[in-house]
Amino acid sequence: MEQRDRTLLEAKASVLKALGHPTRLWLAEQLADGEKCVCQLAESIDADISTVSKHLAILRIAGVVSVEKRGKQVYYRIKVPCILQYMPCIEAVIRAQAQEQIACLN
Amino acid sequence: MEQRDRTLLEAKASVLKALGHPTRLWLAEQLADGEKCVCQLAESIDADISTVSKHLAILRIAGVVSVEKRGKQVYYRIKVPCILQYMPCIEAVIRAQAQEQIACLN
DNA sequence: TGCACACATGGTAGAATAACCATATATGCG
DNA sequence: CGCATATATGGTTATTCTACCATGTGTGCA
Repeated sequence: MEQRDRTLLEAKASVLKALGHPTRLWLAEQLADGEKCVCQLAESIDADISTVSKHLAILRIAGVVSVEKRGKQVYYRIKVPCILQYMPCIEAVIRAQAQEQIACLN
Repeated sequence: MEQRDRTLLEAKASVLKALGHPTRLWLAEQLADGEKCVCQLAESIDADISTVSKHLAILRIAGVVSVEKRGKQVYYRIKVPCILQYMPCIEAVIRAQAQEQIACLN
């Protein structure tokens, strides 16, 4: 494989990896309908604010979200909204897997 | 968050996580145009066959690929093809990120 | 039956991850 | 200025991941 392809591959994997954590996926989904500040995100989740902040940093570095500081708050938003359109397909994968496991029991 | 939602969230994250590794993403892409056996996949990559086999097992457990044994070979194929349709969007994330980083240098 | 091939699985060491706590930084208000 | 609020960052520890090697299992052929 060429270096160029390998670099692109790693970049794509890192985006998927960033979304491949329950908390980060939840954060991304929370931002689906508009920007939110860290405090809004943190209050509805049972985790330390520093943990939420670090997860958001990972999403930011991966390019999934963008940041804007306004006053005391830092607002995050989805940068490329199409990634959320991916979820129905992901759910289809889960359904297919569940059906297969049920079939194994018969 | 309800338990049901949390379970679904974790399931979705695990699918994305499975794809969030360069080797596994490459394997999935190799299967885009039809099934391949482990030997075909392993010969074009610089990794131990056991490593490839374990990555394929992770993809299988996540529900991304399905398996069929025929003779001595084991053939893998993409189970829910839509998962590969989102790569252009993932690439868009990468481009947006790259452009932003260039802009930071100005 | 025995051997070679194709995979899978167990074991292990090193790297990466993730959660928390503590602390630093920046902002607005009194 | 001094203080409270909002985030980010550094440190630490436990867990998880990943790659390799070694070995086990199943299949077809001589």
